[in-house]
Amino acid sequence: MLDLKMIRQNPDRVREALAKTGEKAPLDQLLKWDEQRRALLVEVEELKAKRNEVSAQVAVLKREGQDAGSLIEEMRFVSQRIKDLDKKEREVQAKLEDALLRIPNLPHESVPLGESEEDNVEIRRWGEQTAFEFEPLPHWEIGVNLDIFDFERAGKVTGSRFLFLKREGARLERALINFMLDLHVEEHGYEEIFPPFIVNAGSATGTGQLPKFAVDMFKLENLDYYLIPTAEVPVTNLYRDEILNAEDLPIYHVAYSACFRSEAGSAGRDTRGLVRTHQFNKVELVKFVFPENSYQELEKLTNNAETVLQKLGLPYRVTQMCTADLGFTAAKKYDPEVWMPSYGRYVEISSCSNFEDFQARRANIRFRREKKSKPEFVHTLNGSGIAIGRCLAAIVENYQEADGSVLIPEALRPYMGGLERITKGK
RNA sequence: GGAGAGGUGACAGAGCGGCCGAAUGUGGCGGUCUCGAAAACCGUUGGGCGUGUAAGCGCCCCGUGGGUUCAAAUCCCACCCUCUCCGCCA
Repeated sequence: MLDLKMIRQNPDRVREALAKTGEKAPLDQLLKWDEQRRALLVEVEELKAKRNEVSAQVAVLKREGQDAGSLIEEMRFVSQRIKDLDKKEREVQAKLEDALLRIPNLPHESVPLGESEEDNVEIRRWGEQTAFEFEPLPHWEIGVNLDIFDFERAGKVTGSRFLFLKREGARLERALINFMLDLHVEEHGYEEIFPPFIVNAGSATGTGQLPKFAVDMFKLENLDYYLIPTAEVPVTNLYRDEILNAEDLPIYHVAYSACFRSEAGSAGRDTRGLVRTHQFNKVELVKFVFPENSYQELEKLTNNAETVLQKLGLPYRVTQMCTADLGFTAAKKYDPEVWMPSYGRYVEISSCSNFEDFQARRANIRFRREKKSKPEFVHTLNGSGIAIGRCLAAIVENYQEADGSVLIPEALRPYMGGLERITKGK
């Protein structure tokens, strides 16, 4: 959420910045409501001041046993007027609030201008695109051949875009989760969190899923609860409506969670394999930092995600999102993309964003610099560190051998009981 | 799911429908004392919104949302959450 006062004072600057994102927002309407609301406030508050004053007089008169009938009579009228104005103010306030919650974040000045994802900028590459001396197979074929993925039965048991992992596949998934958690905790200084996988509407609003993107989430029937699309939601909302101490900052959290996405609107895309599923696992990095450090923290966060890929020996590149591809909440975003042989291109496997105070304002997460200073909003960041499902797919594809077996990256072997290779079982 | 108790400021804990944004204690901050510290003593100590160049002024906030009343932390209604007991249960 943007700062309403800031919008009020720099409407043109906001308009200009929003134009770069390609998003259109009803700024004029919003400013009109804002003005309306403030006019109502001035009027109603004056009346309330009057009421408070007279009520005090009534109290004095009654205490002294005198008659206050005429004052009470007069106030009866004023009170009704206050009630009407209050109601009107609440209505305008609600519209204002809703409009404000639907305006996207503004891009940071360092974000390249662009009109679509075509204009994203490659920042760096690591590793060589894997070369094969045989015809490589896509992961869904390798996995089915090895009997470590089962899509068909998942279709029966649940539906499309779900899968069973079996045997070494299941264990590899688990190994990846543990490997990543250990790495970020032990080497990157994150504190581990195991969050709820279901959140309420307040939390979903805090991180920006609601009100605009409700259809992307699974909602529990008859409840104001949602399956989380990412651990970002519960972990960021950990400190909702809190004022943190300066000495507690920066806070780094790492959390494993399952993620659930309706994938509304992506019918027909990535229908095979485990690139796009309704449920996947992810290890997520979340930071709460001083505003003045957030861009430096974003670089570190991105590097932390990249380290995972490096340790797994997976070729990747990092792209920076242009103004048109930042999404709703980010001010700046890098996407590490892994080399996926079956796609013949790099595929997004992480997404590292600085939200500045956009989420903090929604979720009301603040901090105090000094014991006596005014609370300020923290800056929040997060990034996948990294998506497990896509990572498993990338490993299977990049580490496949001519005989159909899959080599296990060395970093994972301790988590696989020393196993070096997945071969077809009995 | 059934029965009961309760939600007040950083924490503990008072609070008759009017003088309560809220006693008191602890903690925090500032100071006196001290070579320094502790103790003691004195002072101070929430958030939001609006208005104003500013100092300031005003409004709102006692789980949340409504209602009654000239006036509500105090009365009424609904919801949420916590705790205890019973039942069920990984």
